[in-house]
Amino acid sequence: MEERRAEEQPRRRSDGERTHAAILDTAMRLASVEGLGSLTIGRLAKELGVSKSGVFAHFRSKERLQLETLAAAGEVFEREVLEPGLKAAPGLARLQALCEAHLSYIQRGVFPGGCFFAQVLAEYDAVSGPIHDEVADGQGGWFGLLEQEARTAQQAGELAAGVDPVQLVFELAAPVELANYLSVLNRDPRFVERGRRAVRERLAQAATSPA
Amino acid sequence: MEERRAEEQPRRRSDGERTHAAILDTAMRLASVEGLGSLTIGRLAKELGVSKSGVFAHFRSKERLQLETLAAAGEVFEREVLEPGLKAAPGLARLQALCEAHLSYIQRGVFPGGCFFAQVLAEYDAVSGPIHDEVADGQGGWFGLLEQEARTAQQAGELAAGVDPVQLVFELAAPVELANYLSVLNRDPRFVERGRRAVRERLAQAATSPA
DNA sequence: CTGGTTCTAGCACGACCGTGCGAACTACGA
DNA sequence: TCGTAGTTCGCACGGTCGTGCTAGAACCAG
Repeated sequence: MEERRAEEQPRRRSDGERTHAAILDTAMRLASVEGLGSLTIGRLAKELGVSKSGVFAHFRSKERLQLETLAAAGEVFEREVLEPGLKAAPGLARLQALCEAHLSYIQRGVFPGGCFFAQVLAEYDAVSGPIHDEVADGQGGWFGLLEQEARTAQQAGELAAGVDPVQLVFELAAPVELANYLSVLNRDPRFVERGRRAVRERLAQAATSPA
Repeated sequence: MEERRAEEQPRRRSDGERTHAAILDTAMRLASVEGLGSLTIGRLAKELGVSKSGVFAHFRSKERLQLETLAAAGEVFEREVLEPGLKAAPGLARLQALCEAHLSYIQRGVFPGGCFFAQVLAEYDAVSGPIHDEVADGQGGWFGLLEQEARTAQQAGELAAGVDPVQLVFELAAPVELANYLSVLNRDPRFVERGRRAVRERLAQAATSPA
């Protein structure tokens, strides 16, 4: 069972690995719309045109399927939000770029049900268990990253000294979150634009030398 | 079957009506935690110590149970948020009071899973059907009310002329929404306080003569 | 006491759930 | 060529789901 592969190269993927990835891909799409709790092995099997056992064998329990789906969505978030956002220079520019990357990822419809984590967060915020904990960790990490950039910006004199970085991040994340929910609910991307405007103005207000 | 009651007075409730209300009460609590889709007739029956048929007979379909639960939660929202908020004078005071009533209702834990509508909104934002439509209506009505107060405030000169009422409401509702999700996720009421602070500062900034 | 309405329980149904097991098929190293 | 490991399938299980039907209990009007 332990990893006995010496070579981590782009190595040819076996059939099993390709199927595994395909299952997770479908699972992410489904869960972003209907929730991680509504994920069903039979449903996934039908969607993929394979047998229920064929799906089940890859995870050996429903909970593992859910956890792996969550992890796979985390990788998408890293690729679609973190990676582009982190290209900006540390400090204010990066803080803004991360918010914009988040908004763009919502607007592009990377997941058909909007931000995967917003969906799962709302679903599991009041339900304790490993999924709740994983989501809380991810959320904490994301906010922590933003806060760190805010502090960097403040130390660089890009943000006014009186600004509380934690509160600022809260106030930046709030319109992004709401933009996600409302744009999906009303199938109207203009809500993303409202979120973008709110972020821009909040940052301008917190910045020194408000242009 | 048609309503043949002449007297709509506080009339003594029959056993059936009391049971009906008790079911909806439990359903609201359950759904605020686990979601409206996870509501289960058998689960409700167990929770209430009655038979499955005893629950089912009151609604005759699961969808009606869900819709009635949603309506019952709407009444709670009216009683716990709208009613106290509307006591304030129209305009800026009422806008602020409505936000504060919303925050207070979250903080008091009126529903064990946080704001019922935040939960159901996230659950059904991407799923079309009558529940989605009902939730979208309710959300639109709530924002509409806030926007109306914002316009009243602006006409009364309480808000700066340059403020866009729709955008302002978006920026007020966002921290409230995020406060709900994060306070439940982290079981930490300090997030409600962050939301309160965000609302207060945003209103102060939009108001004329910023004290 | 009687008869009707209202409410709840019991039971059965088909469907789908998560999970386990063994058989078939595939691919590849010896 | 054979054997072994990896992958998928068919099938079965106990359980819960939503939904009907029927019988009885509780209540109330006459």
